[in-house]
Amino acid sequence: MKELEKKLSDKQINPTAMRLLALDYLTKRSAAVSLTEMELEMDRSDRVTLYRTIKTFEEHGLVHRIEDGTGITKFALCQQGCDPGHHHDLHVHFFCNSCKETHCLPKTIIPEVVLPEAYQAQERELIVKGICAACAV
Amino acid sequence: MKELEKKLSDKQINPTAMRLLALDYLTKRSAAVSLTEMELEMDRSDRVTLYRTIKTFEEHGLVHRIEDGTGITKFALCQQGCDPGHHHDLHVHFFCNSCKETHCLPKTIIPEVVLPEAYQAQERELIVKGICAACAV
DNA sequence: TTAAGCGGTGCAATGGTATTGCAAAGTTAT
DNA sequence: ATAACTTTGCAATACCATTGCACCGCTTAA
Ligand SMILES: [Mn+2]
Ligand SMILES: [Mn+2]
Ligand SMILES: [Zn+2]
Ligand SMILES: [Zn+2]
Repeated sequence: MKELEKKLSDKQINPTAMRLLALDYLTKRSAAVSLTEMELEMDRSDRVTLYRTIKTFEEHGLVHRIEDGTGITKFALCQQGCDPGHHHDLHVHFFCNSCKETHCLPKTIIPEVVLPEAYQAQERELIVKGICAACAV
Repeated sequence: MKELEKKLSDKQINPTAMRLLALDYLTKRSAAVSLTEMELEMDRSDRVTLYRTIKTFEEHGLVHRIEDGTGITKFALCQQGCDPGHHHDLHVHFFCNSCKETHCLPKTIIPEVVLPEAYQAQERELIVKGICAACAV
């Protein structure tokens, strides 16, 4: 898996066994994932180690955090080049009310909105809830 | 406070002392509020009672829940007529990175977005983060 | 070749919020 | 006054996030 190693080193992340496993797992997932899901589906892993692994990934611009309104934080690989310390994912996230999965919609950009006088926007997050493509009949 | 009583009865909520206090508190707040804040600022109140009070308010269409991305659920009075069991607040919520307050922007409507093929939207939530009017110099 | 230094991992412990169970207190209708 | 129902308070539980600390393996400086 030289590819995975390269992805890590490109982001200045030391490619340990655990991190390669986590990256491999994330790469194969289509939906965003919570820490608890990762813990259950990847055995041979401690929750805290996963927590710190994901945190490292996030800080180095490899994954982004998604607050989908369920109260449970999810994570997904960044699409384009996000930088350490600064993400610029401005895509919509979709939460399926049927299968409860959260998907990145990288091609769906969050539109700008006009705010009341004197409000200054710095970031924005749009969650759309409904029925995902896989669940639609 | 016949006004407050009326607001409650209009929503089919039995106007108890606790509920009147909570509604009064919410009415006077400009920012959205978390359960913990309510618990601290309204003394003579049990957290669980507040929890259930808010839950009742929410179910009857009197307040709406706001997930502002902090992981802590906030609540605010509904603006227009929301119905029991079905809210139709489609306004933007603003989280101030400076004062950490969350504001409803009732006049700022969440724009529709075009989703990928076969995705069906049912609800949407937009959080804008930045500097609020009060914090802007 | 040791000894120190350091990053990474695992386990235990803590903190904070959400949620439920249950019994006491209050309210309303016979 | 009694019964039925609602509301409230306290205790307990369930999670999830986060931190502390000790251990392990590897690299580097004496
Ligand atoms: Mn995403
Ligand atoms: Mn609002
Ligand atoms: Zn689905
Ligand atoms: Zn502010």
